[in-house]
This record gives sequence, structure tokens and C-alpha cells, in this order.
Amino acid sequence: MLSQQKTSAPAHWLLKTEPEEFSFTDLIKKGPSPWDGIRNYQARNFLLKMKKGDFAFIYHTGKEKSIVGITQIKKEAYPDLKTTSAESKKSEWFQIDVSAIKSFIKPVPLETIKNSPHLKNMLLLKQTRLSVMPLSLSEWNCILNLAHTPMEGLHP
DNA sequence: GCCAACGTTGGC
DNA sequence: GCCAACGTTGGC
Repeated sequence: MLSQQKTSAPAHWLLKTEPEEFSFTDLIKKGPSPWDGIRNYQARNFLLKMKKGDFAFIYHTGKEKSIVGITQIKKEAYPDLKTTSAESKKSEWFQIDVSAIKSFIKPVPLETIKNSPHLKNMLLLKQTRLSVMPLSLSEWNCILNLAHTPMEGLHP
């Protein structure tokens, strides 16, 4: 069915992290890991839409300011285990599990993204404080090209 | 419901 | 260190 195919097609995301806190390299070392600590409603709502098998880029903030690799969603949203009792009275926060899939052959700096006409509408540029965001397929593919990193051989 | 004050994120 | 762009809090 067409509608089912559409909803089951893998979506594409971008996750931001401070590499000093938890980097893509850490994720490679640790294997499938929780992505937690999201305390922003818009970001949370995106987390809730993530499906197992979806792909997500990892963006390093701070000194690096680059997209550095590809991850895959391994477990869909479940309650954030670090939610404090004070927080849980007010709202529900969630985490997902992701695993590293592939490092970019060439990381894609923020500067390159800014200078790429095809990427000018990326939420990364429009909402600088958002840490979880969706990407369109064309944005995803454009960044893969800039990274010199094909998806071939990666199975969802 | 409005708004001022304050806090946070993240680039510069 | 500064600032823009939010988000949150609390008084009214």
C-alpha cells in the first residue's frame, strides 16, 4: 500500500552533541547507546517520531562545528532514565538508542553548510539552539556528497 | 494572557 | 567575552 510504504520509509535526522561530553567516537567505542538528556519540547517531539532503522547524522558543536558521521536508530523513544522526580511531575522526557554506522570520510563543517545553496533551509541554520531535527532526503543526500561518504552497503 | 527578567545554547 | 535567539519563570 502506498501510504504504508510512505510511513515505513526511513526518515532522516540530525543530532547535536558537545564532543567533549559525548562524541561520535565515544559512540563507536561504546556500541549502541542511549541518546538522552533532551529537555526541549520541540526536540522531544522529533524524538518521538523516530523509528527503528531511521538514520541520523551527528553534529559536533563547539570547536568542531561539523557533521562527523552517520548513526542508526536502534530503539524508539522510551522514558528518559535520568528524569528527576521534580521533572516527571511536570512532563515526560524520552530517550532513544542509536548506534554508529559510519564515520564521514570528510566531515562537513558548518561553514560549508552555510555556503551550500541547497542547504540554506536546514533547521541547523534556522534554529541554532535545536538539538534534534529532521532533514529532507535532498538535504541528507547533499550532505553525504559533501562528506564523500556513500550509503552503499548500509542496510536499514 | 502579557511581559520583563533571567537562563541557556551555541556561534562568533 | 559577547551576543542572538530562544525558552522559562513569575508578577500582575
